[in-house]
Amino acid sequence: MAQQAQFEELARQLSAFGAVKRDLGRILPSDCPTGSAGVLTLLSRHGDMRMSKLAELLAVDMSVTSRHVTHVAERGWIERAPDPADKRSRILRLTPAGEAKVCELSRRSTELLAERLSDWSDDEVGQLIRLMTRLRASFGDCRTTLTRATHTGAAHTGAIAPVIETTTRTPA
Amino acid sequence: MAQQAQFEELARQLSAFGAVKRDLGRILPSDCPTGSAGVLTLLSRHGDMRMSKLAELLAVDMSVTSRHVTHVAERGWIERAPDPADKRSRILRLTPAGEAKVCELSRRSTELLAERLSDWSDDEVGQLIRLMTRLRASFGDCRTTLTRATHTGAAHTGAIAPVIETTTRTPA
DNA sequence: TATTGTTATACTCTATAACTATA
DNA sequence: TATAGTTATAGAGTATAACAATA
Repeated sequence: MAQQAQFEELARQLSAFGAVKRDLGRILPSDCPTGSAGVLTLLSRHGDMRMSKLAELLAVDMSVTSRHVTHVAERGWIERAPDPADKRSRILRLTPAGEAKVCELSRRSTELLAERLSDWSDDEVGQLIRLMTRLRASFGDCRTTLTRATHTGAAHTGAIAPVIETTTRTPA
Repeated sequence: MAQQAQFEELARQLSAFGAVKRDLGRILPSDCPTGSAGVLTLLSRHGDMRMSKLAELLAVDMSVTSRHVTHVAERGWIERAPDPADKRSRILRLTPAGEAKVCELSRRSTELLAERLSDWSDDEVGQLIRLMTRLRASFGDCRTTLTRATHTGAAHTGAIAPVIETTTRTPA
């Protein structure tokens, strides 16, 4: 159990962290804002899934997910196929154009991070990833995703197997 | 220099970190959204300052800062005094009511973090704070604030001295 | 009756641009 | 002419609630 002053400092860090996220958002293509990028990236990492699963991974309400999904579907980056097992549901799947977009997104964000973190060691980056992953898990977050596969270099090559399927937490 | 797969994973962590921030935002009083809380917290930590300085610490455009400041001023949590040295400028200062609000905000966020991170060690929290601070610094961020004072327990008792005054980066 | 997903509405945060007042 | 700050406007993200279709 950490100290009160630490929690206050951590809260401040979390509050100020938005600036980093905004910097990362600024390098995205103008037709692919952060919400769309999140949809594409998760579909690439976890493979085809339903709306409800995607909403869980994004940790936002399904109404929000629906809007983002509509946006990327209109641009031809994903397809919404009917679910033969449940006619209410739709299976989301990346198109080839969507996979290309994922590669572009990955390239852009990787370039920015490589530039900004040029003086970070491999171990330091790994530590930060590990602690951020754990913090999200401590907040009841199901998106602990891919920690073990971090060093494989396979993350940008297309869909990979789901890694951890823990809770069924609904964000709202 | 870290590996490409690490940067991709870090980008994903940053993207998903919004969920933690939203959780933290949900516990705020309804009349004090995150923008207002940021203003109050920074004034408490760094003491009186001008709009431009606050905008720099918040890492948002001054137009955004102006709106947040108006919001908290309307509620009597800060005062905007004329700057005798520059009639264009205004000096922002917490009122007693504002200091009380800061205590309430601190209490709420500390409680949430203490609950969520009950199984974290003191050292782990310190590591996360250190790495988040460094990441923000690597992103050209001037708000590295208070790292040394983390363990003093004085952060919630009112205004404290500014700690680090590095760059003069303008967010936009 | 409960669940999946969509849509309408509203709120917060942010940025750009135009504007006022002062340096 | 440049700077400090305000305001108007627009865009993105999110949540709640009402709704349709299906389980």
